[in-house]
Amino acid sequence: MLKKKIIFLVGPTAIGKSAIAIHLAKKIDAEIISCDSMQVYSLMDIVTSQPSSTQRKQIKHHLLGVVNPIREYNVARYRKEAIAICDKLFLKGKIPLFVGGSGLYYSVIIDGLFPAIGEDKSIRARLDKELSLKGSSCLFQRLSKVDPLSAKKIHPNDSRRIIRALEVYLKTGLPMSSLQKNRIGLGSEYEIKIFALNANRKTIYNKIDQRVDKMFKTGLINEVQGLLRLKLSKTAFCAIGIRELESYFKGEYDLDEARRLIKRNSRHYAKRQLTWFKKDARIHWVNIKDEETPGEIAKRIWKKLF
RNA sequence: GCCGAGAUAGCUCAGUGGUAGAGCGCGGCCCUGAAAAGGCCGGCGUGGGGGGUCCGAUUCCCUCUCUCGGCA
Repeated sequence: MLKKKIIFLVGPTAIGKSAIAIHLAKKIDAEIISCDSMQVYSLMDIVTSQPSSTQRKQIKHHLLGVVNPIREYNVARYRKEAIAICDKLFLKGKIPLFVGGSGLYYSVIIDGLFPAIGEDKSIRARLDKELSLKGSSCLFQRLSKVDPLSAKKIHPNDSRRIIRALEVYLKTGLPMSSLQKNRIGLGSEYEIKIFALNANRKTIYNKIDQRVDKMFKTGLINEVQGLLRLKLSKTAFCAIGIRELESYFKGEYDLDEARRLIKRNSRHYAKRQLTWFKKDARIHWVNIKDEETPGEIAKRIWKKLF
């Protein structure tokens, strides 16, 4: 029996995924499921560069602007919601086209998430306190005793991951490393095609600069000012642009500096995204040329689909 | 034109008679419930050009070029 197809279009920030995705979706009768940890939030259209309303009218988009930014969001929720949408699309006879740049999010769809517990606020608060009192090496030693395999993988300075691994152990009594072996994703059930866009580093960085300038022109400052009046969740607050403008509002530096930092942090982000994608051997790379239009690129991808 | 200061990494600069560092930038990497987050690694260099002293010069001397101050 022929497996059903799921398509992923990933790539670094600002490279032009959204426009290409719409051309592609039209050709194959797909609907788009956003694969972006920040575009799920509402009220953050400009700072997260969500597809425009005209774009969204052309093709149905899912998981865009659906979470209030005062709420936390995470991979587990994303996985659950995205898979539910996927199932619905298959019933309608549509192809799911995942589009976005969050490496962990797409991998969790394809490869699955190990069955574990979510965040436990009280355990974390306790571990956080221990971290600030005794430092990460103390936590790391504890982890080495209860879960040596995880300790081997996690760097002693990476307190975030040490805490998570300890949290899993304290809550389940099992080392996280053994739970992680249990992972089932959609990859076994469906035919998965992953396309990653890439271009010269310089081209990507130019696109980032242009996008950031455009964000400022279209009302970034007002949007972020409004967001800062809310009590943003720790996850929503992480969107590039918020921290940088908050410091500007506090008078720590001028607007040019804020703009420079937003550009720089976006460059670093794009680099990390590419590192993530590069190690995924399943990816079909699509190197885009400077003069190519979104329609032409979509056509190239389409040809590789069958 | 004269006087002074300087010319070292992509940028701003430190330092030394035994071929060089720091911050930022940049490059590479890791990643399972915060992932646009978090963490790790890497100096990426004809030391302005040319001569001299010295076993040895980026460092000392001479000269040229350029830059920045000050005086005209």
